[in-house]
Amino acid sequence: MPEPDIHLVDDDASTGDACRFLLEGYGYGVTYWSAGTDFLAGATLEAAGCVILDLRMPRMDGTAVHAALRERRSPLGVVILTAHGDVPTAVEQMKQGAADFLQKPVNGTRLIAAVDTALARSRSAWEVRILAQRATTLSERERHVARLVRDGLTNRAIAERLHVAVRTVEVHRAAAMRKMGAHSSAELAALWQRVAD
Amino acid sequence: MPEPDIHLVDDDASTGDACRFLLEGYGYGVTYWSAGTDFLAGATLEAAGCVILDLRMPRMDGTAVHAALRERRSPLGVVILTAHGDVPTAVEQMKQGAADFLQKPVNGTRLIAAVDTALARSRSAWEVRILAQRATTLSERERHVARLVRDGLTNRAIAERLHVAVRTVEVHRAAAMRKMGAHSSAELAALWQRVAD
DNA sequence: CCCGGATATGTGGAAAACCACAATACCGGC
DNA sequence: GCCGGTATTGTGGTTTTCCACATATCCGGG
Repeated sequence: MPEPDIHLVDDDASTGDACRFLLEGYGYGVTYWSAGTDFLAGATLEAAGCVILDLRMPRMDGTAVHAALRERRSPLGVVILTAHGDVPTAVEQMKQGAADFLQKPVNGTRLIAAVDTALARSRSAWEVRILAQRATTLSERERHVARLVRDGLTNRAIAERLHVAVRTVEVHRAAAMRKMGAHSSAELAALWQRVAD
Repeated sequence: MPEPDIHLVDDDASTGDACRFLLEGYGYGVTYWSAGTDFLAGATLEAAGCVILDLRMPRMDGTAVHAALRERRSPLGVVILTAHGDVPTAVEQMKQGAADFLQKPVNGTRLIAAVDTALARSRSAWEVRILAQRATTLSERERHVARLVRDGLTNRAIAERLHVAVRTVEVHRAAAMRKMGAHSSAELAALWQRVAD
């Protein structure tokens, strides 16, 4: 993986350096961005990883960057840093999926724990994102069959429900498996469960 | 379902009444408890539903009640109310799974939205809890086979990996299906994916 | 000792999954 | 018109799933 594990977005370079020093001491690779716009324009948002966002930044604040990541369905895990946080903002960011919301001065142990949580979540989100993308390649019919396979119905039962021949169900099922990268119905069921229609 | 949808735990009866009035206006059944200890001792914690907890209470505060619910793996969704909240507490409660953390005086629309979110999550958590309980009835061997089924391996491949006969794998798989309430391998795979080893 | 649960295995057979090869029809894009 | 995708269906055959019936061993609890 050529991308670094951690992105650090903070207009204050001294805070940025302190955090980078701490994280690099733990073996993480860190890329520093002084503005959210630069980060969004320059980073690979489709990769798994973690981004530490400072809440208050001049041109684009941390909540706006976080919102942009969500809009683009980026799997990057988010940790918010702030010198002056208020409860509604903290709660909202957590509800939007931030792994943590830390106040400055930052406690090193907490920051590392938050980053680890964000990275773990990001790995899982990355996998689910891949699966979700594959799911978009399925036709409506194939999706319906995949759903019923997930629910444990036999081809015959599915055929009766959809008023088609068993062979037709087999064809749709095979196509769904191929597109999702599954090698058996059981695997398709598990993958579909993961995507969660 | 004999249990009410919503539990309201607040030592201040006037706030309690206001919230109850609002919620009952939306058709929710509400049970009021003036203390966390009463709620924990008297409510059915294994049911799906929502509990609105006031943060500051004399004998047992809202965070302690929430912690008790988590320790007992209750599927009840949690909404925290507080007159004086601080950022670290808010963030911690959200990390512990609270659906929302609202400051008093409570905005009715927000409260209803929070309750709806908590209820939806609770339903799903209830289902997963049932599955997790069933999973505890599986032997180690059965669990291992279920995991490999979830990964899409054939009985033959599993047998080779475990150095046993195919027939043995079938027996374990059948037992796992029976205990999990699945009627096919595909269904077992999906259910196991949901429990997530 | 008996019983239940866990683990292991064999035999024989039905049901289900999986699919190559083949065909038809419709739609949209080049 | 040709091509690719979607939807539908048939034939014939192999592989896999599922399981009744049966057997054996070990362990713990009543």
